[in-house]
Amino acid sequence: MSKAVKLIDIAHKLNYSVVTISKALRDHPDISNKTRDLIKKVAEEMGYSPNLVARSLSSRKSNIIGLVVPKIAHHFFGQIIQTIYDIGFEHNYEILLMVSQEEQERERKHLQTLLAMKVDGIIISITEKTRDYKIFETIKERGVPLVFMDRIPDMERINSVRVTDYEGAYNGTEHLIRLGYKNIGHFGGYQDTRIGRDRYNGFKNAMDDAKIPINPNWVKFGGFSEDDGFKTFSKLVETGNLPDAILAATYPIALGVYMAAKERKIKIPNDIDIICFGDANIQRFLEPALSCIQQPTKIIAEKSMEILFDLITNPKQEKFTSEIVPTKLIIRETASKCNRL
Amino acid sequence: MSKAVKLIDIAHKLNYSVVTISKALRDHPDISNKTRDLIKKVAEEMGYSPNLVARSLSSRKSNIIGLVVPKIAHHFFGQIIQTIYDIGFEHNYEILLMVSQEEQERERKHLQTLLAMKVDGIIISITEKTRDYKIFETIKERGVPLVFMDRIPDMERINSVRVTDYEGAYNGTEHLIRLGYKNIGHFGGYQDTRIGRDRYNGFKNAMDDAKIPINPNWVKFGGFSEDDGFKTFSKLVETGNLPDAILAATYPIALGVYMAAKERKIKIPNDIDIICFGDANIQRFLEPALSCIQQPTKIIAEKSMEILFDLITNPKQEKFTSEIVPTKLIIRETASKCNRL
DNA sequence: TTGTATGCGTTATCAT
DNA sequence: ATGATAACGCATACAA
Repeated sequence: MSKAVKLIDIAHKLNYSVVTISKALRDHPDISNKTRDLIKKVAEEMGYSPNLVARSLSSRKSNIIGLVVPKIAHHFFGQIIQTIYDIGFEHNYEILLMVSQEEQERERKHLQTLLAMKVDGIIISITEKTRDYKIFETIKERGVPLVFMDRIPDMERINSVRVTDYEGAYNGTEHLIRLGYKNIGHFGGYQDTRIGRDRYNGFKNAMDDAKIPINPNWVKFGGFSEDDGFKTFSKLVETGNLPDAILAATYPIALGVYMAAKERKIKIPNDIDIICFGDANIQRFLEPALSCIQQPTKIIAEKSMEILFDLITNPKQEKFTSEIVPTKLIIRETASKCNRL
Repeated sequence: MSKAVKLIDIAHKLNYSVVTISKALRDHPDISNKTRDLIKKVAEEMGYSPNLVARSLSSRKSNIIGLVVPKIAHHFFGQIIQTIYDIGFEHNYEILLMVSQEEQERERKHLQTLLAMKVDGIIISITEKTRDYKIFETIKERGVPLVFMDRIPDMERINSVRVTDYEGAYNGTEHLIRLGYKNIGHFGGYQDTRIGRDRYNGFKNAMDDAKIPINPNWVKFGGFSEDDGFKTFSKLVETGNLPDAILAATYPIALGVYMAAKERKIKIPNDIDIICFGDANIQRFLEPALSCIQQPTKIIAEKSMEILFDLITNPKQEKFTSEIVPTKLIIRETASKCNRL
């Protein structure tokens, strides 16, 4: 069991002070090239690696970015996490990932921990149930850079990156209408969340603009999970009155509908058609291949990191950035022709 | 921009020493109940939360577990990560996730960083290309608890959790043979990795035991990704000589085969049949539903954490634990009947 | 160019 | 039961 090499060990060996060693290893201009090279060489030989905990405490900089997401084993967040990790790695930042599991209290604890760990910045996609924004105010007061991603709270003066939720839903609905559908339902998010409202409003306005009445029995608000989609659709089946097509607010919801439909021998897209937000790549191998309103995960992640790095680099600025990334309609086997014509 | 409350702030307010505050907040028996309650109350009111960086440095305990995986946007690892996060959360441990992207050098850097961050323990699933085990020896020497998971190096005296790779491959192959297949191929991992060898040997011995000769043109060793599966299958198609069924070493490989097959209008399972390691849940919605040798992700994650916690709690023990978790054959639409009968 | 003194916020040790 | 002092390993400001 060998101990870790410290600055002082190198200092003793070379008869330099700890400070000189510290500076040399960090390429501080104070130190001459010759001394620096010697010190680096010896440090390498001795297997030195800095104690990042001590460095954090002393420098008040952790080189850690906190990332809070509601779920991880979902394609959308998986992709985003992957990209953020890669960008972090390129910039010598560690990513501290926290998974809130769609629970507000857990999210709050995670944020508290990130503050206590003195991370340099935070990127968060809030849970579908987050209503209390006090913790976000605390973070702002502490001066910790904060960027909201995709799931944005109803707050002023924040940094955020999201997609064109309204337009995406509008376009998706309009597409269904153009195919010839009139009996269209929407499985959406809670209406006291921004994303839930934006997507519903896109749906609603597309219907209104086409002068098609909305049947409230076919509009359901709730969670974003597979389970939610499964239950919502199952209940709808039991009413005996199904729409001809559904606009689902997330890919997991659509998957839940697939599951429930398979169980009840309801054929997609013949008995009921569907399109959803989010592209999982694998969707083209589903039976039938699931069409979607694609959200560009890579761009979302990149923009978020870009904004965050800017905030970290220039801390005192009083500006707030709000990026909105366009969505794209991807048509596969569902929502490709009207099953009622 | 408000500053964080420190121990000394509470100390000043209550006319106690910093030490007393510190002890009280950690329920140290030195402090009387009355004092403790008072201090806790005031700390709460003042919004105190400990600086975990300082605590780590002082106590030489970080309450952080490092987790290194080759990929994240894959179902198998996604599930495992999720479970490990949940268990960590329950035990008041943070999980520091690192993604090696199947690159040995990146993996080494990540491990170095985890050491530098003074994590309390490490769980790792090594890359498909990891051949140099020096860094693992370093970790052992440092006395940092280390558990290998699923992807295990060829080393003695390590803690590990893996599945019955050999038996799983044997059973899967045997199943194909029982269906009536004779022309069976294997898309496997590199043969200088343990998991690659174990799965190939399972395949080989099943074939040998059934006295079916192996056609070496149908046995391909390489990476575990979708891309690998896609390329391997595409090349095989070009030889004009396909097997009747394939045992794929991973789910992504099988997915790659699906993609290549779709592109070339080759029908699964009629033209070629397939079964793979790993169950992605969504596999039953693929066309055709993909059968598999299921690896119980939750159990793997749980056992790994269990072993790690034991190592953290009892540091000095010189024993090594090696858990082997059974796999299970899940038959869906592929590998359900012989396409050559 | 190099070194000294001090501090980061907490915990451990040992007195009182 | 409570507190003074040192230590954790490093970085910053300032001195030489």
